[in-house]
Amino acid sequence: MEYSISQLSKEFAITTRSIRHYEDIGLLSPARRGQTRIYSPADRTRLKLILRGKRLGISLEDSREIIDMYEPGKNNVDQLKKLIDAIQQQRIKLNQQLDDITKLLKDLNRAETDCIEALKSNN
Amino acid sequence: MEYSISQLSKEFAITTRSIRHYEDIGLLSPARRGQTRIYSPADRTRLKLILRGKRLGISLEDSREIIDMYEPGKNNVDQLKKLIDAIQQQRIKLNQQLDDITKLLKDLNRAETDCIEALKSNN
DNA sequence: TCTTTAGTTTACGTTGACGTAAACGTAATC
DNA sequence: GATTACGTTTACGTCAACGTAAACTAAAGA
Repeated sequence: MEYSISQLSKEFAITTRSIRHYEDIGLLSPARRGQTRIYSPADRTRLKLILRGKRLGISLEDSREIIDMYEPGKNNVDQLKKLIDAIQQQRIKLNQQLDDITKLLKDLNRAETDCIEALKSNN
Repeated sequence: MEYSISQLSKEFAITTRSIRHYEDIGLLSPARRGQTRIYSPADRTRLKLILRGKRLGISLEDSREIIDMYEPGKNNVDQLKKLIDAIQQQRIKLNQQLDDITKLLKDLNRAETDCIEALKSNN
């Protein structure tokens, strides 16, 4: 299975410019048929991870780090320890986000019931 | 109770420039004593909400919308209905983020155990 | 053969969210 | 009375993440 750049852009509702940009900064490196980019399922997965990161407000630079975590491959001990540390940092940030989200959801619920109340009294 | 700009900048570990920037774009409007800005507890709360939004990757512009949701005040029916719709949109986005986070946390757990395994076999 | 329809590179432009420097006011402290 | 600490405005600079032409190629269909 392989994908063209426009296929991916449609699937994820982003521009081809964005996809090429991710390649420019080294987040993707698709194969080529002549000049044309050919994306593998692995490339597509990387793109999905990038976009998931974006939804969480993670910068492309940080996304690269995180994605690279998934392929430790042939690292030495120091590298691995740094990785574990980076993972811990991410976990802290994500837990903070979880907390923020639950609070925001509560606020939204309150705001909504307030709205509904206001609507009722307007009738 | 009131706060100076530097007090708030220290409490939230941001620059005074940022706080003034939030004012520039109309997210804050503190009182003044002469030229000097005086922040009320309500102002401080708004700032907290802005920063919470930032941690969730919400733009300052969108934050303004969300924060304004909390003070429906004297809205008419159309406004309220628009508000409820906006709240629903936000809820959808937040639930998406929740999903993203749980997935990312799982990935991180996997990556970490992989690291630990790699460390073990290196001994 | 001519024209769409994707694809490409190069490169300047834009937007959001501040950084940073200059130039200044005011109040306390040494 | 000079320095230090904290505040102010104005304004240009910066960085990430693309947007937006322009100018071109290559394949596919009318």
